[in-house]
Amino acid sequence: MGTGGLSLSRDDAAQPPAAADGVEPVFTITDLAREFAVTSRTLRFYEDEGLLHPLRRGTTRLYSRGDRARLAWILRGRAVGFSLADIRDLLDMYAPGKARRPQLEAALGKSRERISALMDQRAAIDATIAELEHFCRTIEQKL
Amino acid sequence: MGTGGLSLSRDDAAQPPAAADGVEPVFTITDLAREFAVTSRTLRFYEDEGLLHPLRRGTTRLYSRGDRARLAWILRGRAVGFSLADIRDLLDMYAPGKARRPQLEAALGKSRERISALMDQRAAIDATIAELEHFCRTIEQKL
DNA sequence: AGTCTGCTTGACGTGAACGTAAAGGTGAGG
DNA sequence: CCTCACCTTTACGTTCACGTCAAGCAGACT
Repeated sequence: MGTGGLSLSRDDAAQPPAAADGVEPVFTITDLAREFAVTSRTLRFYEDEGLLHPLRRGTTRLYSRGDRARLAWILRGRAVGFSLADIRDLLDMYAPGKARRPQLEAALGKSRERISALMDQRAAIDATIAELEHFCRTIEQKL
Repeated sequence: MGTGGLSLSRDDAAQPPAAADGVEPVFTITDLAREFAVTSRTLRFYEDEGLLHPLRRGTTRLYSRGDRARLAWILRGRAVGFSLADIRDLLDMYAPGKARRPQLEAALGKSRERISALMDQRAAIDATIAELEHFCRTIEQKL
């Protein structure tokens, strides 16, 4: 009994479950919150905003590997400055394989816009890094 | 009279003044707002927050070249995700040449932290670009 | 003199992204 | 049975970065 059941007792759920015997690992909200250094409030908020859709056992949320990967995507999107609405749109584009042609073309256009904006942003970052490094060298010389 | 005086009539002030005869060019708030595609409200807000300190003629703000360069810096900082408080701190570091040693060392530390955070951010951007490009290629194949 | 345009200072409103109680359900352990 | 730790929803509060009137002054054109 100790190893197989999806017990979700505190001892089991505290660490990301090790998936004994090929069972899909399942994460609690606090598992993911700790792993990604966000609060559980944030995860519930993302669900309200349609970014995550974990399963439920009763009222308790159960996050799959897919949810975990999705969360990683969300947080990286956030890190590059996307709004949550942006992220939801991008995730929606990724997901369904809606093979209707105009949909695909729209997705292609939006993606390319994003890419070019990100390249501009990277240029701004490079310039800022360069200036800060120059500033550092100036200080180092004064010491 | 037509060419030399710093008249600031509408016709003169509408375009960034051409600085006839080595006179420092001066910009009005709408000059800079238009040039950088922000609102005048934004410029006043940045002044309230201590990011800009334009001169005054009466109550009217007069922006110098230095103010213009400073604004460019602010907006690039904003573009890379800095908060206005972050930007103010960085500008304060740059400015005075306060050659007290502990100040310099603190500035050096903060700068290096910023640099490393920016490099992380750039890595996130590169990864996102790569994924979006892959996504684009996938779509293109379906067409 | 009157009007127009642009600049000024408050002061309140807004959207995004959560924070922070409040109030309650649920299962494991003593 | 009771407590404890963790989960839930509901709902109001907060910070940031401005937007949006409101009311008024100041110089230029008619």
